Amino acid sequence: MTGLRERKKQATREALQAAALRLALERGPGNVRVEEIAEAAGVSPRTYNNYFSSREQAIVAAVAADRAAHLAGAVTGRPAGIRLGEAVIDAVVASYHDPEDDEQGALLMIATSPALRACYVDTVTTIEGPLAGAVVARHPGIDPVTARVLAAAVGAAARIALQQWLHGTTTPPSMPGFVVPSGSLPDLVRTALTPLAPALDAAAA
Amino acid sequence: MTGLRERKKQATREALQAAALRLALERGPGNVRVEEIAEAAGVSPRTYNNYFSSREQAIVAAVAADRAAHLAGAVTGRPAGIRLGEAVIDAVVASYHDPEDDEQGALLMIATSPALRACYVDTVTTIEGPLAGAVVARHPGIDPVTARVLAAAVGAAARIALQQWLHGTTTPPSMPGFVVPSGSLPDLVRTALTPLAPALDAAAA
DNA sequence: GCAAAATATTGCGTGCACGCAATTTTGCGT
DNA sequence: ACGCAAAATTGCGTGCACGCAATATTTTGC
Repeated sequence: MTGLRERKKQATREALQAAALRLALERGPGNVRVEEIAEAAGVSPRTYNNYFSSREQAIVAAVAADRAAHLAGAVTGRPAGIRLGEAVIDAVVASYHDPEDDEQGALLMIATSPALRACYVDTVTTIEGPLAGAVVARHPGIDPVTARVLAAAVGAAARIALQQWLHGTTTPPSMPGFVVPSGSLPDLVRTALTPLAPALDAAAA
Repeated sequence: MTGLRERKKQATREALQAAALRLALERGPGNVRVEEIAEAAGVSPRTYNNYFSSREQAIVAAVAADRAAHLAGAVTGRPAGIRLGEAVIDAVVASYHDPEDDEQGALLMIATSPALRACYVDTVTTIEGPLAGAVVARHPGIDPVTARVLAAAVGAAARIALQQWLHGTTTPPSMPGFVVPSGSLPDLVRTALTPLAPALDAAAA
């Protein structure tokens, strides 16, 4: 039974997320004060921090939750015959390849603003849970902690790909003279995830 | 050529780290104001934030840097014959098993305080660089981005192990009734890293 | 229905992070 | 030794995160 209490909480949470995202998109992420987000959602500024622990978190939360559900569905939706590594990698790459409606603009803004990027990297942890769940759904015999580890590794690899994409040219420490022109983000994601395929396939046995 | 300028900067940085760690250990991490750390290091509070972007960062930085160097050395120091997965996993497990002087107390404090834990997780990224360097040192033929991805995956797995250790009992979402008594941290780290061994070994070929 | 327990919201005070501009310190050429 | 340019330090103002206690609201037991 979903009481009125929980529904109201969810409603204000979504109102805050929506207001934060809208204001950030139309004014730029640096020109939005929490006071304004709270006012747009009809709550006090203090209440905002009962739901989100930073100014950026509300902006990022909506996108992250959306992507988590989408990714988990994509993993479970792959044909059962293919290998786990292929299924996971294809799902993640597809999630970065999809236009996915308006989400495109939001992702660009997040990638552009350093503060939003940092916050997004933190909240990528949220995706690990659903992803691990999808993995065990495909292979019930797998150990839950193994699934969590693999999900975390996938998230970390995606972060590296994002760094590569933003950096443009990669100059690894003590590896001078290496300049790699950054391609499209989905390609970078696939390249970054490929080294993890053996671990994913091995865990599925 | 190391000018006086850079040496002085490094000196104040280390002074801030040392002061922060000492004060946190003797008073508890919550009872230290940045004003006191700055005063102990002989700089203004504003200057503190020119070196560290949060109150906890100075406390964690010393430990993290120490561990980064130690871990990289441990990886390169393993005998050349054994597999990459074994070398990396043993090195990481050993780094968590070593008493390592006074570092023990600092690690316990970091694990206990939620704020310090979060900051530590953020700075684990620092270790990825040296670890990736050590990996390419062992296997020069490996792709630098692959090395970075593997290092990031190792860091993520270590984070999962730390979560398991702190949680005590693991109750994965939608997996009710599962209670796993948490063993020693090194054992948990080894368990968490083991699923990544195939990826490490495959990359070395 | 109603009182009481449980929970959410709000205001307030404190400490923190950081942009900006002024000031001091350092490095280098002459 | 001197002076100038580059860079580090500092003070200040603003917005933010959060503990705490008071208040308002929903749920529960009767």
